[in-house]
Amino acid sequence: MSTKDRRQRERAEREQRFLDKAQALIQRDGLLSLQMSRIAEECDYAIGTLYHHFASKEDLLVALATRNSLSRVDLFERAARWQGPTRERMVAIALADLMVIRTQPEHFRLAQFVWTDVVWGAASADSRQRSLEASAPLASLVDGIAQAAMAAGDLPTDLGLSAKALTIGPWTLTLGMHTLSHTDGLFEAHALGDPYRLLMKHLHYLLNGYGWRPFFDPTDDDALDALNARLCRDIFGSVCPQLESSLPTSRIARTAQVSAHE
Amino acid sequence: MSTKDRRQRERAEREQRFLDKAQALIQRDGLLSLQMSRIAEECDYAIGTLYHHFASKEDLLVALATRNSLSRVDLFERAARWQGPTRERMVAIALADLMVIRTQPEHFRLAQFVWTDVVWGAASADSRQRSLEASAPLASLVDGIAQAAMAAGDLPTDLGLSAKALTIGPWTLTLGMHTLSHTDGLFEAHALGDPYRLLMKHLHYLLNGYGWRPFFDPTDDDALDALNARLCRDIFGSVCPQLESSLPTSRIARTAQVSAHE
DNA sequence: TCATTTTCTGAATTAGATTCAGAATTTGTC
DNA sequence: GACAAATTCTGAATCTAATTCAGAAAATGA
Repeated sequence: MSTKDRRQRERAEREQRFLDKAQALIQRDGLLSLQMSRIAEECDYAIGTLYHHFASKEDLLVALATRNSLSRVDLFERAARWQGPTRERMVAIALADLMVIRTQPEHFRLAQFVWTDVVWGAASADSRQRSLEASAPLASLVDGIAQAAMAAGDLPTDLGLSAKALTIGPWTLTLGMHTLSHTDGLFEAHALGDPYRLLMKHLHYLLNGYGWRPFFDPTDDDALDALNARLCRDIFGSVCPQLESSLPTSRIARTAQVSAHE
Repeated sequence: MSTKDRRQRERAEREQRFLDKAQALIQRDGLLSLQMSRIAEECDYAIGTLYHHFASKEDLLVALATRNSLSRVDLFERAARWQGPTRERMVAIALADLMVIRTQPEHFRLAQFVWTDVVWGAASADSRQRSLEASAPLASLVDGIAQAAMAAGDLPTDLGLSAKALTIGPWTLTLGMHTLSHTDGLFEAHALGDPYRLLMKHLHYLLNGYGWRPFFDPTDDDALDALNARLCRDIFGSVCPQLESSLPTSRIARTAQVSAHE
């Protein structure tokens, strides 16, 4: 059966190459202009071959988003396994998320698009299933932190929320902030400063609300920066993603600039 | 100039009719299968005429989402103007949002889709601008509640957050929960119960975290239900949207059932 | 070597958004 | 009311891209 194995492996490798190329094309030209034919062409395969791997464009996008979310497992694991206060581990998860967003904003844009009724509903049940399953490891890492916190007495156990239900809070907060901050123009229009500095503050207030010890006072910007910097250094061995007080040039604005140069 | 006025009015009316029809078609067949030609046809106009109103399909969708958000102003105003504790007014805003979602889930699906990079980026700068401006009245109603709370001493003024920055918190929490709950399969897969009951709990923990008085203990489900019921009755004169503990059949599951019957 | 099965191919089909040259209507002027 | 200019409407034609599928090519196996 080794021949069969080899073919299977080659097929899987090709699938990854398709996804790699799709990723690259999205990065280069944006999600909007992604074409199935282009992906196939640039991989030197016929379109039909691409369609043997992905039943539709939506399926390909879901598969790509799924793979992207897996790429986060490593960072999340470091945060979850770190031997520090449970609350700081939870904050580190948010920081990990933030690092990914800062380095690869397309990941979020794609995820957002994929979770849309239109795309999610058009994808095959299989892809959807696989995608949901892929989120399980990430979710259980985060849930584990909440469980540890409850076990350690850092977090009340009588909140009326299971560990899983509790982590939905930070998750939705983060997700919502990503969404708002990627809606070009909104933060600029309201002069709200860096969305992710804001996110970290709200996250601390939320954790305080749960009674997750030790309490942290997010009033002090410098203390917040110091905490983030320490966690990034100790856990990820990297510099903290900058939380500017002024928002960097938005993507659409940048795109417009690029177009203007052409 | 009355002739010119009349034409202007007629044009505006026609635009509304186009949007009405688009809305109806989305409601009936889903966003996925919305066709420009169908909208025009069902309004007894040529496609070209439709394109005199909306430069592209994306533009039409943004316009529709914008109009939808305006339809919420009435409910938000009732919540904001209600003469009750500031904290309850803020909770009522979330309930208003929830009522809209429960009665017209398509509104959220559309908004989610529109805020997507792909659609938002493809819409004209004009539409985007108009859409952002439309959110201003809603935002300032909510901000007003936070300001009132600070003025009344219900909410600390030294949180390091302006009223506007503070309301972003509940907003993102709500938005994120909507997104998660509309990603079919997720809540079912994790057995988390009703997403909106969960939302209300997390919202209370967040408000507690800000120190927004009077504190509320979301542990007690019955108390939570009672609060919601009272607010809905007193402010909106309506029954509270049910917060089931078990999730109602998801949309995709329902769609599948419908298909199965055909 | 040859029949069978599996995989690959890309021209052809299809779906739908968008355009635009002309038709129809309105406005303004005498 | 008649006519020319300006405005608005029309929908067949165009265009873009996703998707299909009949046949070509390659792999398998006897």
